[in-house]
Amino acid sequence: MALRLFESLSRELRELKPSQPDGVFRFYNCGPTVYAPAHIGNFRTFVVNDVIRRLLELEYGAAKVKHVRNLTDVDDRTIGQAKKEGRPLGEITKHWTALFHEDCAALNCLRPTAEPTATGYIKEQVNMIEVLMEKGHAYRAADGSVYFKLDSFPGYGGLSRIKERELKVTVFAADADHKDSVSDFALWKAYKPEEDGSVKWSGPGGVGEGRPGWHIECSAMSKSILGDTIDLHTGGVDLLFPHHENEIAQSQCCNGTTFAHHWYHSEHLLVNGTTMSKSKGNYYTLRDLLAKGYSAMAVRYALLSGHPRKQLNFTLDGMHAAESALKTLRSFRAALGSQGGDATVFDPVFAALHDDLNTPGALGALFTLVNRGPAGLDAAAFDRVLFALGLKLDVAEAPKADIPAAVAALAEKRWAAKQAKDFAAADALRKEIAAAGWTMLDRKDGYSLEPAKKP
RNA sequence: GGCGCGGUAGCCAAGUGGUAAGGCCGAGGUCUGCAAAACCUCUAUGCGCCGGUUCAAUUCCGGCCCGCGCCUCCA
Repeated sequence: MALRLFESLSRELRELKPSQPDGVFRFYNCGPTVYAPAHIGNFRTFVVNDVIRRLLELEYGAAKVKHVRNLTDVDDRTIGQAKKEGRPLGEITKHWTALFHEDCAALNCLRPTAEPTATGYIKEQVNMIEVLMEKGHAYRAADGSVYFKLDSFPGYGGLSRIKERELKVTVFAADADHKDSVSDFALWKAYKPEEDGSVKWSGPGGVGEGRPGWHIECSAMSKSILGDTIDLHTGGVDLLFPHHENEIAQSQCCNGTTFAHHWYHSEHLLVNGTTMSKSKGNYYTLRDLLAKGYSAMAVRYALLSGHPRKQLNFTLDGMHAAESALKTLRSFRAALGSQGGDATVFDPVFAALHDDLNTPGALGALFTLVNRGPAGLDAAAFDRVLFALGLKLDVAEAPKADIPAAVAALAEKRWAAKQAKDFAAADALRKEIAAAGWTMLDRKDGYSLEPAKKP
């Protein structure tokens, strides 16, 4: 079943398939900048990309999918954060990288097959800049920075249709500094001691010390690991311009060939009807939601509950809905056991996923099956669906917080009262436990305590 | 100003030229000392508004209203 995905350059649905004879699918996904916690808006993109990865693996086999997701560990923001905290850059980026990995694992995202860092590929970036300079696509400015010469690439703007736009020139006219043209973007930023501290590398030939500009890293890492031409390049819509536009310019001018056959962009996650972003400070992190008693799997589910190419407004109601839906899937999966059966009934679920990654449609199709009951359904096929969506049902629903001794004591008393059939006392104790923020769940042979959901 | 996306039940959200998937919430029921869980049943004559095309439009076309994003920090 072919996987069709919207393609941002041609603006049409196109089939995803390896373009090279080795049958390897080359997939580059722009990763996070590690200077602060990634918020769930960031994770929407990574979760969506994880589903793409999973579908590709099901289609071509895990060994045939090369999935690269970079870490931006040197740029204005990472350097700024290091300076603000008075700590070495590497310490900051290491810290946030570790937390990013934790969150990815909690959200059940497969590890990329390679996860290069910008600082690990300085030489490759410098090499590309040198080639661009030799070919006349880049120039050294008076201050020692190197800029890409936009005029030299006639194809510029194809992705973002920048040429069709009337630019608000006033915004960046002041930023012209040393550039030939205001639209030229930096490939190499000259070292500025007061801003960069100890962060510097030796630059391209004939250029002084400094650090790479933001855009060149992805071009260089993609080229080094996947080659000059890749099959799929993805990221959030906000990267479409200028980041991806610039990547195309750099890579194609340097390599003289098509950079990516397929571009795909996932839409923003909104909160209260507006974009979730670090600069606005209006974001949730995974940690925030775990602290409220929600499970990471429910976060993943919530992120998949809207079409990836449509803005999705994130709400706690949505989290609640996700948690409940997962509960249904969990108990359904348990009812399935290891029975064999009809696997083809799940075709509509995959059909939805293969049709431009329609995750809400797939979830709808899944529940349509669930509502018919487990009779005759193939458990392994059900698990394949869950694998594709990356939903793990066997994980603990919520982190088991430590139960305060006082609450535990109340629970013991209530259980005793119940055994003694003193139901009035038992009910009163249930209320006390609830007031303490806990919910007591009775079973035939005992009970358990769970933290009550916080609003 | 330019470019783009969207407006479907209380909330979220698919979808189709032929009469509205699914999730949540809610209601009723089975079960249960209570609560929870589990399971069953019900819940949009309607798809922003106004026109047009059509045998038939939520689905196509035009206009309008509203919301959001992007236009060099951004997943």
